[in-house]
Amino acid sequence: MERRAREILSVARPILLEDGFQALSMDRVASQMEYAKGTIYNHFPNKEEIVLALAVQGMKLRRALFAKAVEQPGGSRHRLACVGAACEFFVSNCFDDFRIEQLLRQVNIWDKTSEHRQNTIREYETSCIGLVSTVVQAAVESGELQPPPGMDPPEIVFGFWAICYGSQVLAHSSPGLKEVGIPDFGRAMRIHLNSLCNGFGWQPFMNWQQHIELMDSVHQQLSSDFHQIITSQREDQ
Amino acid sequence: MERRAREILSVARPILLEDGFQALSMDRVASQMEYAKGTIYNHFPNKEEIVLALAVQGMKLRRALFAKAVEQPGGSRHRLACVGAACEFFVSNCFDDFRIEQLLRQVNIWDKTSEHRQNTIREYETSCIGLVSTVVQAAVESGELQPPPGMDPPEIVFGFWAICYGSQVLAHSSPGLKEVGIPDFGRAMRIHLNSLCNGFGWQPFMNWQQHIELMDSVHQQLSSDFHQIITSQREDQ
DNA sequence: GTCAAATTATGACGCCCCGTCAAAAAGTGT
DNA sequence: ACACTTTTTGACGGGGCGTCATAATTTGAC
Repeated sequence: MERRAREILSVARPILLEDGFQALSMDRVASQMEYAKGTIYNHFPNKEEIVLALAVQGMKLRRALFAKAVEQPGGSRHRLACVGAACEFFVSNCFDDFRIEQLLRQVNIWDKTSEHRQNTIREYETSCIGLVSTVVQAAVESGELQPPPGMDPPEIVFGFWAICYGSQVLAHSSPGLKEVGIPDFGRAMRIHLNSLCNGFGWQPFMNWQQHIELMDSVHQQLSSDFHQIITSQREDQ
Repeated sequence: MERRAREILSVARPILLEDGFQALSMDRVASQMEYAKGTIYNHFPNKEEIVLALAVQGMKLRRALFAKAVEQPGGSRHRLACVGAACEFFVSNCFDDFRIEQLLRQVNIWDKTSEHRQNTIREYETSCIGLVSTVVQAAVESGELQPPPGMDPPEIVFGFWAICYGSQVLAHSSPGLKEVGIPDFGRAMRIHLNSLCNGFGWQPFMNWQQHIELMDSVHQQLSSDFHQIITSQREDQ
């Protein structure tokens, strides 16, 4: 990506994250740079395309975290826990990128943006699902998991994806979660992910306490790797 | 609600659903009625408030469906299946309202709207969680479910909520789901919900086939009740 | 039926945003 | 120094937001 485009993105990102999609306007981006509005339009045909470009950066980072998680040694369930840790880490440490990902599922970004960048996003998403699917696949091959007949690894992944995504979105968009009796959604999410594994008979069986201990240890193990990935990605673009 | 406000909402609803939040403008609503823009502003201070008012209608409907589901006789797991059926029914038959609910978690509706209507929304949400929690509570009291220590019914509900919400949002916002190996997300969602129950040891244990049969029969049983609720609610407002 | 007071409706206005495009500026090669 | 190409500029038309002085309508007292 050209230097100019990167400059534009670095100006647009804080606007988007501090004041939301509505507040991101070409005029505002232009006025915060040494360029006029027309110049911005030479690089991005509309603000949706800027958002998409920012999302590409975020999803690249997410995939790198997933790749690191998946390549960990150990049993399939341990490796799945590593992916879970990557998800939690991404939301905690790259909350910006998480929110931009969410934007993609909300606003009508897709109508106005280039097919090329859309495909890039789709490829990252497919790639992430694929990475997690390899863990499920390994579990099936090693006999640790016997999925329901006719249920392929990606469909298993879908469940974990839904719990992670659903939990995090609900938690960050329902202010009164504590008041309705859900004081610690992160703990609840971990327990549900573990219960779903148990429900599929994924070996070795773990009770909620073992799983939470596993998650904590996995977090510690991967923390420095993850942080390194973040910094190296930030340098790239 | 006054007659005028209802008129405005009935004009705004199709605009919102056909052309999205961006396209909903006070000018456009006004031009489609026999009133001027200023009159619209006498009833709703901004378009966000209109969206919130539409969401109230939808959530009222959702809660009515949940109430009907929860009051069904039978074991706790059967009753939970009824709630699941209500969720599926809501998305299928009130897709409009489902999409408006989603808007609430996306756009910055909350900054610009009245606290009163916000509270109404929150109350409906709390009420829905509460209804489902009663089923979980009944399961605990009857001994069909032994939740992890320190995990209250709402936290259990949170997992099912996350799967339902997450699955449906992901499915409706990731066009290429089939291409990545998830041909029938509805079936996958049911299987995951069932596996989560099994993972908590919720009795009676069901395999995926028993659960899907249960869901189908529950749908048939409740279909006419649900349709009746829809029509009676539509008359109200 | 009349009229003044209260309520409600109107739409022009100022401000901001989008995306365009002709004109200006800067850069390039000879 | 000059012609040609590339890049930048910002004014412009179209449109949305929210306001508010003015106009129309309703109300109710006599």
